Amino acid sequence: MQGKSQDKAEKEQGEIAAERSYKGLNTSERKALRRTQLMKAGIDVMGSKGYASCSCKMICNQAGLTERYFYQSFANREALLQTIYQEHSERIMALISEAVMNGETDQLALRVELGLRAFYQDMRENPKIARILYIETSGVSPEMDDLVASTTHGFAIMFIELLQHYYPDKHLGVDDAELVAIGLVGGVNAILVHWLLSNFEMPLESVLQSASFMFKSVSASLLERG
Amino acid sequence: MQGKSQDKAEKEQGEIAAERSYKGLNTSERKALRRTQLMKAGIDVMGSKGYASCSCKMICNQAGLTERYFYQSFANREALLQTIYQEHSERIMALISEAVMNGETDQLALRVELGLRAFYQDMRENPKIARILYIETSGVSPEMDDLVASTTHGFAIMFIELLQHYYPDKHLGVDDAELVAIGLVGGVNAILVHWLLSNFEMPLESVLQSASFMFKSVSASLLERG
DNA sequence: TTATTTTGACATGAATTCGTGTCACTTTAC
DNA sequence: GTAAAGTGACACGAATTCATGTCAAAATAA
Repeated sequence: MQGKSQDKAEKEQGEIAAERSYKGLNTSERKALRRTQLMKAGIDVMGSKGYASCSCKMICNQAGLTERYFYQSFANREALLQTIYQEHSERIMALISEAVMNGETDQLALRVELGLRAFYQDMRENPKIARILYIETSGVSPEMDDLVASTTHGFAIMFIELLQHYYPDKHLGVDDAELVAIGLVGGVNAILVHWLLSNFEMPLESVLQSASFMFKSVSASLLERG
Repeated sequence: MQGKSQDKAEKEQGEIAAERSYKGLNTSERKALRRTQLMKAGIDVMGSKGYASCSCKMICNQAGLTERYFYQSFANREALLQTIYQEHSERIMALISEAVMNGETDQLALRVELGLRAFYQDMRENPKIARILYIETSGVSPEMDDLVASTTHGFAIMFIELLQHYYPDKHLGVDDAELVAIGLVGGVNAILVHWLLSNFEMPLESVLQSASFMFKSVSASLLERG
């Protein structure tokens, strides 16, 4: 009895965790797997029912796990939303970045179009993620609002840097180009939301044409007088 | 006893409502007054705590009324949000429309700027309304999403009609000008949200310059080849 | 096999929200 | 003054959610 509770205490202090495999996976692998399952289930549920009207329980059921494991991986429902938001925002940014970089063209406009195409294509393939990122995330909490704002800002910066990379000598024809870029990113998102809520009724090419049109016009004006 | 319950039954069937004044107001005036108080309180509470984390009770307390009266005027919390959204969207649209109409200039760009100025000024004066319209309303419910989408669409149409009014002969240089306009409106909103979340740190003129820059660039391109 | 860890199903309790209902009090009409 | 209508404070139950806890069964190491 003495020895038993001593063992327990040691384990709780946890210098050396009792790495024991279960169904072929060790502790950290299992934990990571469950986390992945929860993320996937979170996207499924939040992306269809909506964040506001889903509970941890629903997500756990979808994941085939219990609430105990939910709170082992995430502090609460909002933490899961944040994680999903961050992970996929970064993924999308990388996606766009890659598409822009790999474009074999000198024209800025064509590169922008490649980036936008990559974006809209991915969003059509992953409508639940699109909904979470661009509809469900607004008005959740001040922290979430800040995260969304800084992410939007990140995309805006990306565009500005692209401009400056291609036209390093031009100085942009407006006081606050960053604010204009934030507007552009907001415009791209608004078009996406419209497309999404109409169940992707219009062809990708129409959406793409409109969004790149906006970008091209503004870019041209930005560089005009530089 | 018999007579009493018969009277009651008559009143419940309610052919002739017992219009009795109270504190100098008749039934419908009182009801309207309470509705107004609830709207005001709704804007106060939803615009500061946020829609997601406020209850009917909070709104009633703020209004100095009881829940009984809340449900007399609104089916539920969301109905109040919808009413506020609709009323102020219409007010803002009228505001912009008037500013554009009253502009004493031939230049489209200047008229657009007048409209945007009226918009951003009003939003700075009413930050709680701004927050409700452009942050809190997203992801509440499918109905609300549709309302937001159709309102955004309405603003886009307004812009297109303005263009066509000033340049009736030009045909716009893009297949789906409406979609571009939706993007522009989204851009204006995104700039507002950025401004709002930074507590209106930047001067109005900066915000205005960026937003009108976007409009001017795109309008010019739209009309270019027409 | 046996002891222990890990798991899943379920219980729990505090908290909150919704929408309705009760009841004493105030204001009005007569 | 009196009876009726209107009001506000509060209670109420049903429902839900969150986050944690319990416990027997399954899987594993020895």
